[in-house]
Amino acid sequence: MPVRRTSLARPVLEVAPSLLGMVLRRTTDEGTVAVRITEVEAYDGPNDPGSHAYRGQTARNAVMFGPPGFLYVYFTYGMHFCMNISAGPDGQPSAVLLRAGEVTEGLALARSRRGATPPAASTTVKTRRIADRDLARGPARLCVALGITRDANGADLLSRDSAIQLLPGTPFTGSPATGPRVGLREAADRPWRFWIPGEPSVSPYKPHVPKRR
DNA sequence: TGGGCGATTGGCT
DNA sequence: GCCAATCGCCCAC
Repeated sequence: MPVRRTSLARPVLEVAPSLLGMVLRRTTDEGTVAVRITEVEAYDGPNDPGSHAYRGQTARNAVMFGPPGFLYVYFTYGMHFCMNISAGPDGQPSAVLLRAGEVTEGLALARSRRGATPPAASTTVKTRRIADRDLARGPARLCVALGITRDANGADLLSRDSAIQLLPGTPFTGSPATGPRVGLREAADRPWRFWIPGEPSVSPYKPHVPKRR
């Protein structure tokens, strides 16, 4: 039974925890990597000062305003990509940030992608040894493990033809842990982060740090 | 039109 | 724990 678009058209605070335990699977020439989602955050456009959609629609955040089940990929800090799944009914700009997962398929490929020299260390050529739990631990790492870049923005996760698909996986039936979202300046008090308790792949919490000068 | 800053990460002290 | 890397977005000029 595939994931149904109507199940993603509900309010984002319901959709976000329901994604825990689901699987994201991407196949390319290089091979296949699949990740079981262990940590997410909800972003509720018009009511949420922490959301990219808070100040209205732009070219970047357009996918958030469309129908649910599509990939919203954005570029940040000049070097990282993060991925969201659009949620809520068409026209309502909400999305779920995928913050972490457990690699369940394509471990070698994920390891190879993550072991490549990161942009921030481009002056040194190094092969990094990375623990399995860290392969997709954090939103930008998750994108690297799956090979997601801006090209994937707007991809339909529920289409059979899509290179990247959202699959039911093994549903998480327990109670998700909740807490404030990571690294936000605005609306830092809203407990809209959800994760599977005890999962080693869940990223550590970090509060927003104002920039020094 | 320019500049401050971000849903981050990895390396180094 | 501290900090640099690096660039596109967006809003105040």
